[in-house]
Amino acid sequence: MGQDDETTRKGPWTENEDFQLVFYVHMFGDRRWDFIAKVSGLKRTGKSCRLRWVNYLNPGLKRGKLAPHEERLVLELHSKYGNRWSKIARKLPGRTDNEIKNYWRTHMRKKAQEKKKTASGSPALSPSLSQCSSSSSICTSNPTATSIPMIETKERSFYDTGGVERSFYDSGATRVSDSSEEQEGYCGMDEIWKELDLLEVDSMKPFFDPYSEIAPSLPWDSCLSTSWTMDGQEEFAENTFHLTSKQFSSGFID
DNA sequence: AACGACCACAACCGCCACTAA
DNA sequence: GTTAGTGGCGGTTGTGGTCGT
Repeated sequence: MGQDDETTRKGPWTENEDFQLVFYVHMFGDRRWDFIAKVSGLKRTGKSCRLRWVNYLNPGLKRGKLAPHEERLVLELHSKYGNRWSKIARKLPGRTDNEIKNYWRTHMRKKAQEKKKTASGSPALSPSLSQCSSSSSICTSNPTATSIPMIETKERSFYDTGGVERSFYDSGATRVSDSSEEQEGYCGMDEIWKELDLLEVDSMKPFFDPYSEIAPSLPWDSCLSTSWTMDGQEEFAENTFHLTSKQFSSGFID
């Protein structure tokens, strides 16, 4: 599939690349990854672009540790669905399958170690208890067990106050979160959003609200599709937007 | 202060499913 | 019905940060 030649970049994304990707996703929506990869001038595969967006750049993402209620939900859903991470992730607004996968892996490993310890050591309430209470949920010995002890915690995560929800997957209802909360953990992206604001991209603003739902059906998507054929799109993008990406690298970013 | 162990996160790879030609 | 292109998913690995010794 073409793009895997030696010019294809791999490894960590640079700020510049992030910036470009965000811009092009806003332009074309978050579906046509191969197209975006091509026209953006990013030396990345479409897959890579998608992954970067889905797991990191998407403004609807929460960052930071899973809240206790999220942990419980993960356990519950995993017992239901198994390793269907994307399915589980859809039930956890703002969380990605990758994140949940990582979480599960880490905690299951931890649990396996604890199990070993308790199996060889005293069966009494031991170190594992403190671990359990701290996470308030990771207490089953069998990850897939259906009887997951649900420890009710009144504790509410600071995430659980109405962060951006990925309603795309769930209800379809768009929600704009309290921006102060939204800032939490968004240091890097914040800069990008700010810079986007500063750009003349303002003309696009009516179409794009970075804190609204990710736009599988961005208005300009339909606008553009009325006047563009796919071929025309490519041509137009090559001519028009590639220039913009060059401006990014040369003009807006040192 | 140096070192190793552990953890969290980011990213890649390979496979599969879907879709348009 | 077949096939190539593309996106999505799950598994795995690499890396940087933190913590304990």
